[in-house]
Amino acid sequence: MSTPPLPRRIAHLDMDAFFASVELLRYPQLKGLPVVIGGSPSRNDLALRKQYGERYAEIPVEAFDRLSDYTGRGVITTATYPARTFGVGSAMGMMKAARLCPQAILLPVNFDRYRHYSRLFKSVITSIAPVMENRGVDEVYIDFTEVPGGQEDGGRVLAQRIQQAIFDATQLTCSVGVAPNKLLAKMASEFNKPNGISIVQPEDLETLIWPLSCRKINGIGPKSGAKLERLEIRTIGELAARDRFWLMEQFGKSYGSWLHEAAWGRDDRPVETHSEPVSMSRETTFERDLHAVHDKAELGQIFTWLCQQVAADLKRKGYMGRTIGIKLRYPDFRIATRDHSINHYTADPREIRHAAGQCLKRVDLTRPFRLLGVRVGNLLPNDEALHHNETQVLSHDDATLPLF
DNA sequence: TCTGGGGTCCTAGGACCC
DNA sequence: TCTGGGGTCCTAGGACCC
Repeated sequence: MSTPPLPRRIAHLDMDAFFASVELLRYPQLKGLPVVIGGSPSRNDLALRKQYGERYAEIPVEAFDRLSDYTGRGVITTATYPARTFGVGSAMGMMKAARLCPQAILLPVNFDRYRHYSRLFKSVITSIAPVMENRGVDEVYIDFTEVPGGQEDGGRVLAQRIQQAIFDATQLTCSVGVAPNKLLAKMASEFNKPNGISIVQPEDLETLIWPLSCRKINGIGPKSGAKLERLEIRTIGELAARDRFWLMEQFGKSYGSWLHEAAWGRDDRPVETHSEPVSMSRETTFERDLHAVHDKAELGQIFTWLCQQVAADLKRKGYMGRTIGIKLRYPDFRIATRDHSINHYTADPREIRHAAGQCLKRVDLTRPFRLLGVRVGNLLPNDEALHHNETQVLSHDDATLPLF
């Protein structure tokens, strides 16, 4: 005797203003104020660190940097809700944000701290609901289907339990959406921010989803959004009303039929608990545009450093790769990439630099550029990579360095 | 108002092999 | 001499996401 399968209940959990909230844990004096996170430590940050050490809560509000003090090319990664009321939001250039809210307090990013809290809240989740998919540092999908409480009140009971457990462990709040699939859960988690829960059932499609802008669908970005608008499709309901084959003509077979499925709230992607990295990269935007000839020495140092960083990342995480590539961004924001595959796996900084250097020779270096990046792709875990290297017959033209 | 850094996936043409 | 498809890998660019 088998019982009928339970209806799928998928949650999307999103930490509220994650980076900023983590900072407020140690700077409680900034609660309720407009605060933005972005950039690297300033001279003032370093001075405060020196003066106050670990006594973060004692730093007077007046001593922090203001957004109006910033002069670089950075963007905002997170803004507290008070800052958002000024129109400041993540991914906004800091110079623009400074005009909107010059008095906002500016804190540098602290990835190590965010990673620590990320691990913490995720381990709380998996101790309650084991089937969890990572979507970056501050959000996850969770399969509620088989978890006790996961079907109660559409998933609200379990969502509340998880929210409470995360708060008890971290003092951080999150927003949760529970729906029949990932696509709808992702939209649902936006409905009730911050510290909210929202439940979407299949029959809510027309009332809750169709009135929303197409841009609310995860996978419709600025380009597709603009194209849809040109076709006079603004809401998800308007998208759902269009013929699937017409959409396929406009957007291509694959993306067009996906658009149609998404508008109808259909998505059968599973919650994936494991994933292997495909590539690792390091890139940096210079303080000013640099030129290959005029700024040769500076660029050489940056280039070497990027290669060393990627190599260190690979080694730390236990991976090797066999496709090495570079990326340039020109002042007009156009991007050029070049890559080259070799016949063995490597995580060696000199070998990466050599191969990346060959790639650099194939790109336009007559114009200045603002960003340089180095990437290693086609990754394998160390043991598999080494096994491949031992069994692979070397062909003469692929090796970028003599082996001996 | 000029736009970070780290990723994934898709497309499309060409090489090359069967 | 001219003409096939299918499959896979490589490369460059682009859209999108957090």
